[in-house]
Amino acid sequence: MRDAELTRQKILEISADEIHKNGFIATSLSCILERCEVSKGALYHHFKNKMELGYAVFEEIYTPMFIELWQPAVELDDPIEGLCDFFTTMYEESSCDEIVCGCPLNNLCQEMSGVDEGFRLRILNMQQQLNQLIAINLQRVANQLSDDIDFTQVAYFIVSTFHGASSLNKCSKNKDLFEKVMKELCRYIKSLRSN
Amino acid sequence: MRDAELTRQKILEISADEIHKNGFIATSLSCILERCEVSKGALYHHFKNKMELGYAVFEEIYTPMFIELWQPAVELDDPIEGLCDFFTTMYEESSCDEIVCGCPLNNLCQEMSGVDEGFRLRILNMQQQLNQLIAINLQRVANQLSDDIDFTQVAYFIVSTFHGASSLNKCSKNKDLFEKVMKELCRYIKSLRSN
DNA sequence: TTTACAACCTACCCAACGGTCGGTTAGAAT
DNA sequence: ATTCTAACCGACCGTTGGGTAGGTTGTAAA
Repeated sequence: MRDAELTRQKILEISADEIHKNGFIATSLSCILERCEVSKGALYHHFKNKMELGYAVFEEIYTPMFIELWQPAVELDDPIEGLCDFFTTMYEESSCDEIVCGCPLNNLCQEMSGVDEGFRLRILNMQQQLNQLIAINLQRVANQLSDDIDFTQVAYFIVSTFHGASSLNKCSKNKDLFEKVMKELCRYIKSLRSN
Repeated sequence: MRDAELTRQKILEISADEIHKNGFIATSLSCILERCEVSKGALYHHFKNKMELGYAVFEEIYTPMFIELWQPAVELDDPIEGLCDFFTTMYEESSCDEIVCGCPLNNLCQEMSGVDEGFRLRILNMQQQLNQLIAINLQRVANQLSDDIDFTQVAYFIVSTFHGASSLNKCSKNKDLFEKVMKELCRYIKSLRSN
């Protein structure tokens, strides 16, 4: 057989890229087809429709990408330093174009939550996973932190700020404002320490 | 004459509402026309095209709405308290539907910044106005705050968090997570005080 | 009363979209 | 060698979008 799995994977990866750049709705199948050098028939052989393609991209590309991105930062011995380094690296080493595209999770959350329930639930699930990841690892070092910390609350706060910053960056189109917010976020995170 | 200004205003207001609910691109003119009980000819008499209608909505509806929303909170004698009350009121008194629609500025920032330069610049301008509004009023009470505060940085941080929270709220579809983030935001804002 | 023009209406246009369907082809199984 | 089916092709469809053009109507001014 012609390698079906490879075709499927190619479609997924290019779709992920296009969706990241243009959003889900604005991404046209014909554009994906062109980049993949694959016919519409092939695409519809592998995916029931555009929505199912979107779900597959979310589950098979974005979700693991996300875990891989955040987990190492937060599972270090010192998650406080880990997160700060993570955010600092983000604005220091990411290209402007990358940052301008924003965080795929935040993008889809913004675009699709109100439109499609399937997307909404998948996104919510990812948000909660991410939140747990952060909350649990902060709790792990609770003895170093102030007493009155609500870990879940703090975790949502951190992610919200990060997403807000990535949104802000879209209209500023340069890293300066993003950097400012990330710096203040680090200041905040470090202030969680008790001393 | 049939009241042209009234027609124009009606189109603007209903468009603002639709754009708030569906985003700019997903908002169809035919839907606006139906709700306005106005013909396509009338709309195109008042606005050159969809984009110009969008700009007009942003400038004539969203911008003043925004200023009116934030200014009172921040121009109180105590802007720290003002902001906290503002955020608290937001999750206590807004209906769930309202919150789910998100902040129009953040929505458009997310959706249109990468697509249309005209929108991007208008949004950026509004972001900067909002930032100045907050930064200046924090600076006004600088003597009550810690010494090492970068007011612009803090202002962007606050707005980013707020926008991130309103985004988070879209996929959660209930106020709980939004409330968490707002509470932590208040905690943060109050921590800017020197003692 | 006539004129003139802003205000408005309606039928139409074209492009792009997601999706379908009948057909073809590669290649594993028998 | 034959058969069978997953994999793939591409022309076509209906719908909807923004936008246009040519005609009609209301009303203030002359």
